[in-house]
Parts: sequence; C-alpha cells; structure tokens
Amino acid sequence: MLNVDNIMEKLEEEGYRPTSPRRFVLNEIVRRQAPFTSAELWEAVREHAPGVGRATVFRTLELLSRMGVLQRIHQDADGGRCHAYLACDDSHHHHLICNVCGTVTDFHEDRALDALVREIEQHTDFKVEGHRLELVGRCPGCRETATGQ
Amino acid sequence: MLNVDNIMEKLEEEGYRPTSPRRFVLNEIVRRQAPFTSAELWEAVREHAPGVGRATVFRTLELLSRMGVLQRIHQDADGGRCHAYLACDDSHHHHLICNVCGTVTDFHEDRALDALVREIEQHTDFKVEGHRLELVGRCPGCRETATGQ
DNA sequence: CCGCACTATGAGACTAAGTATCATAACGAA
DNA sequence: TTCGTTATGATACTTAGTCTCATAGTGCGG
Repeated sequence: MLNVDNIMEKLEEEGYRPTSPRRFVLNEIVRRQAPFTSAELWEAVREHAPGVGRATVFRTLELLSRMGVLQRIHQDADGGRCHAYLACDDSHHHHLICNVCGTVTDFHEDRALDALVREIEQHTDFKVEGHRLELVGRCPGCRETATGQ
Repeated sequence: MLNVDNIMEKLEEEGYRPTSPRRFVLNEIVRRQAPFTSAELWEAVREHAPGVGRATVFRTLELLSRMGVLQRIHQDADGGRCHAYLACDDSHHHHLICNVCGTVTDFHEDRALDALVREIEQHTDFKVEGHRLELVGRCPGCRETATGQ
C-alpha cells in the first residue's frame, strides 16, 4: 500500500490528477519511516525537485490526509511545531512511536480499547464518539542498544 | 485546587513572584470550564486588564503548564490552530471532551489503560513509556438535549 | 527606609506553519 | 484543437508562539 504508484492510482480513481509535482512529493513522503515535519519534507522536495513550490507540498499533505494515506500526529513539543506527518494505510489504528529512533509501528488493539471506553462510559455517563491515542516508548531495536534517555 | 489564590501561593512556593499580571491572567483561566485557545484568553485578558501584554499571557500559559496547573491539548483541527489550553489539577489523568458544549471531564481509568498497554507490549515487543489519550463524545447533558451533530 | 540584585513586564520585532489569492500552465474529454 | 477544469508556483497574508531589550516591580540585606 505504501507504494507511490498505488497511491497515484488511487488519487486518479478519486478524481484527482496524477501530476508530476504530486509524484515528487509523494516520493519523498513514502521513503520516510519515521514521522516528519512539513519543514523537513519541504526541504527534501526542494532539493530533489527544485521546481515544486511550497504551497504544492502543503496542498499534497492536505490531500493525502483527506484520503487517509497520511496522518497528522500531535506531539507535545514546547510551543507550536507540534505537528508531524506520517504515511500509513487508512484503516483505523494507532501509533507506537519510538522515543529513540522515531520509528513508528501501528497497532490495532481494539478489544482493550473498547473495554476502556465501555468502562469510562459507565463511570461518567458520557457517550464516547471518538478518541486520539498515541503511545511512545522504545522499539525492540532501541530497547536493547540504547540505555540512556 | 482550581482557585486563583491557591495557585498564586503555589507559584510563590516554587520561587516565582505572585505579581498582579499573573493574577489577572490566572483569573481568566480559572473562570473557563471548557478548553480555550490562546487567542481567546488574550482577548479576554486585554478586555479585563488592558495593561497586560501578550507576551505575559503566553509566558503565564507556559509557566502554568510547567507547573502542571494547565494542560495543552491537541485537537484535530484542519491546519494549525490545533492547540487549546485547559486548567486542571496535576495528577495523571485524561480528558473527556464534549463535542457539543466543550465541557471537559477528567477520568482516571488506569486499570483498563494498563491492560491495553500490557497487551500492546506483548504483541509488539515495544517498551511503552508514555501515552497521549483524549476521548471526545457527548456529555450527559448534551446527550439528552441535542441530537444532530 | 534605602539600595541592589534579580525577576517580570510590555512593546514590538521575528519566526514558522499553514492558508489564500491570483495569474498561468497542464490536463483531458469532445 | 479547443475549452472548461484542475493544478501549480509565486507571493502575500495570518496566526501562534518566541525573542529581545529596555524598563519596572519585587523582596531582601542592611
């Protein structure tokens, strides 16, 4: 699914044009494993495809988010600068982000989450309609090697 | 705990000065029930205490966040504009935000969340070190009255 | 009560993310 | 080829938040 051609095809199916600026941006997005900022992406696009404008980069980010190919994740940065983007498939899932190397793993533990939601609904009388959940930690690789924060 | 005098006292205990600009800002923060944006707060402060500068409002927001009196929450707004602030006590807890009226309820369901974390650790071999969780839905009041989105 | 070191403040410049505008260019169907 | 539509790049703009710096407030030691 995380393949430039597939996504371009999907774009076309949904009525958008498979243009080359979009392909350039998509190329840079797909090659990233860890969450990236818009600034990083724009820098990379400018280097590899100098003709492409900044607005197009943002427009493509927005388009792909709407299509579910990309997610915008929130991080507890100090001030602004809290957004990062991440290519992922569009099924409902959550992210596990490594504190050390930034790699992201998806997970789909809906049973336990449903249990949590049910418990909360009982206690609070809220009707829960949606959630935002992100876990951070240490991936299998970094768990062994690195020790300090 | 959500009392201006208490918080001012706490400020003083931690070595900060209980100045009147801080008190003005704090007043506006404490009177809000629902999450508010920095712009709303700044507008309110400017109206009720014209002498206070914008930088002071942001500095106070930051200070209170560091002290745990305030949380910065993330919302899936379209673009920037994703931050809201919320006064709350500093124990570890999560928020339940009403989609209709914006009211926020805290919850402390750590058992179910721990179960979720344990399950994920087993499946992924990650060591989970932290999480961000926010639930949105419909509070008891709005659940009865409103029906449309 | 006074002076002094330090912290806090306001004004305003600055930064960075993201959006809006607008004239132009590429597309693709007829 | 033509023509309506969609996409594009340049650039201006907006908005959240930060930085700087000169000034003012604060609290403590005398």
